[in-house]
Amino acid sequence: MTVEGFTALGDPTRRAVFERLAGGARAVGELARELPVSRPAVSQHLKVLKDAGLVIDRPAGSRRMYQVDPDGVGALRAYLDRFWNRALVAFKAAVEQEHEHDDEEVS
Amino acid sequence: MTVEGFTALGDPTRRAVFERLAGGARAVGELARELPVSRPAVSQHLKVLKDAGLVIDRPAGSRRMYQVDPDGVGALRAYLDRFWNRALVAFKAAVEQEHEHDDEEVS
DNA sequence: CGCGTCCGTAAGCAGTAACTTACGGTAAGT
DNA sequence: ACTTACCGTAAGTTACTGCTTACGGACGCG
Repeated sequence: MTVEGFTALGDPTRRAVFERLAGGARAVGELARELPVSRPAVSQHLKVLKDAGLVIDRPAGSRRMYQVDPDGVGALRAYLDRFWNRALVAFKAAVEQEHEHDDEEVS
Repeated sequence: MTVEGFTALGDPTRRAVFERLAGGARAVGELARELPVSRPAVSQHLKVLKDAGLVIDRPAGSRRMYQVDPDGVGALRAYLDRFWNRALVAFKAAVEQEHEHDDEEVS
């Protein structure tokens, strides 16, 4: 659920859509006009982003507004945080392991 | 450069490789044995992860060790942080905007 | 009610990305 | 030196994915 967000943000066009949503809520056609793809394409991308839990949509009259879901982004952030910490520990361990041989020059 | 990491982590198999690297340095064949794909496939995935700056490789005798690069993960983390903050601001603004109408029921 | 706008979905197509097998090259062990 | 283990790359196939055009439904306005 949470990790599928990476699959969603994997596509460049989808990231472009997502980034324009960071400023606030936008309509579908509004986004499509600023992008080099058709409106249906944007609609499909938004569906993927929605299924990944990264955006929320809400009807606004005849249009439909999309905005970033902070919770979804937070989930990805948490995922990376775990890896970042674990990687740091393993990294330091590897460095110290290497320094048991003494002769090393680091900045 | 930094954002291409999402494209790299977009593939499920590549995430599986990446996650096994979180615990520490591993060899290519070692990873391949734990995964449902061939060794060359793992090798190709590692190349993508390396180009994205997410892993570092180092020769160890006849083998080649790969490990997570904390800097690469940190870059993705920073990217998400920016969006998380911006999204939060926009989100709160949208909520307050909606509360100017008064008659709303929230938990 | 008719018309224009806004949107989602279906269908079809073309590009690409992930995987396999096959090969060559390096390092260690006997 | 021969053999074995480990790895990267090339070539080819298959499956997926991102895009477009076409269609149909919901909403608002005259």
